[in-house]
Amino acid sequence: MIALVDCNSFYASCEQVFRPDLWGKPVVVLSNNDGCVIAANKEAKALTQIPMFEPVFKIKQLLIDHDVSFFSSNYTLYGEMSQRVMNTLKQFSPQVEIYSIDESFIDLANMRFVNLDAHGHHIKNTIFRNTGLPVGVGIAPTKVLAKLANRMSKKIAHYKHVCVLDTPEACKQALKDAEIKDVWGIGKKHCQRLNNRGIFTANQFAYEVSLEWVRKNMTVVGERIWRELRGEPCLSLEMLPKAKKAIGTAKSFGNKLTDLGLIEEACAYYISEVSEVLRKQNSCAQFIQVFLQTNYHSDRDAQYSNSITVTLSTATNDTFILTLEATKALRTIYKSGYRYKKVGVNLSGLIPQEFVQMNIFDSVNPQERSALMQTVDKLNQKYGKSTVNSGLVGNRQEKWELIKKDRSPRYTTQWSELLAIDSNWS
DNA sequence: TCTGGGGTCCTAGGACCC
DNA sequence: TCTGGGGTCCTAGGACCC
Repeated sequence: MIALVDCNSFYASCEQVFRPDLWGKPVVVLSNNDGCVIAANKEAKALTQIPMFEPVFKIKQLLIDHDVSFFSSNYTLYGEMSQRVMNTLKQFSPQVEIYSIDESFIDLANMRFVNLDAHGHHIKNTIFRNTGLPVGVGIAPTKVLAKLANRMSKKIAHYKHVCVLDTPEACKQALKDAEIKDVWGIGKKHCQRLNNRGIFTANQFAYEVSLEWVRKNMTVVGERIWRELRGEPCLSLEMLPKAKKAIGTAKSFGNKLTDLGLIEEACAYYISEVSEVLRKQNSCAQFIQVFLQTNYHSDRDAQYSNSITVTLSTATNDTFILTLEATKALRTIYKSGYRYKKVGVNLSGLIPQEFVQMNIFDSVNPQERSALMQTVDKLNQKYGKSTVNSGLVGNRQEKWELIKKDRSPRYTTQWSELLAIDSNWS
């Protein structure tokens, strides 16, 4: 059996943990740039029927009318809270797959004589005691069924956030009750295609659609879902996080930009961020992609977007080399006269640092540069992000940085911020 | 005026090799 | 007139996830 443990409205719950005054009240968390709603707790969902990903400007009044508290996203806080949850989970099984920031699969094999329902409640209660975060637990023979069980644990009140599907009958009933769109791995497109064929429930999908059709129309990915719904495990637990194959970042500017200089500074900053991640996994990148775009939602602005990929003569994770290359690339695609909304960088062709093929024409000493980067990383870790950075990043961040007007303090990592808000602690 | 960001996996088709 | 067979690698595009 496999358990899926998933935090309820994770980002909103993280905000509430440190704000007892908001317990039981509606809370939503906004995306980067405060653009749209990305998390809402159950009180907020119930009160306002806020659809997720709704642009904030469309529902601002609704939020105010219902006295909904809203927060800019605070990923430093959510990342730290996530670690606390995952550490607690590791007490329950050595086999934990951290699937995302707020959910994990855990292996419950060899627990034949344990009451799984009681065990699920024990997990749920321990996490709440240790972190203050509410979770749902779904237990079933396959990952796809565990996902379904988890969903039911939250939706159907009498489960009290723990749902176990441990008999063929229980699985069958769950499939009959589940809409096809609620199955993990079935997105909008496949859902529409299945609906068109008269398939509306998970049970119909698993028992009325032929494997041939699934294979032909939904590839092997669909086949795995189909089999897993029938109780045949196809997806194993991935305990070791895989090295990333690409690392990128792209964020909207706080305000639209026309000036190449400012865009270059934002681009240089993003490069410093992604190359730090690259060094953390001891990889080097062979390719850099840079892209630039205007606001495609606007029908007033002239539209332009472009991207370019450059191949490096030697794979590297050196911030300074990557920044120079990215800047050069950016200059080739930039065209004046447009109001740009976003610049992005993507490092790919990632290879382990020790496999890098040196280039006979390279002028930098790789050992010296690697030592330099290690020092930069250490300084930034000790004294805060971007304490030391390339001069190309400049010092005009407020001109392009994204907007996070309503970010909560970094309660768990920044003591100074915590002290500053002691008024919340009555 | 204001609309997120970071990923993965799979397939088909083209280019190329011997 | 008749024009093979077995591969690999790369890319773009589609679909999905949180």
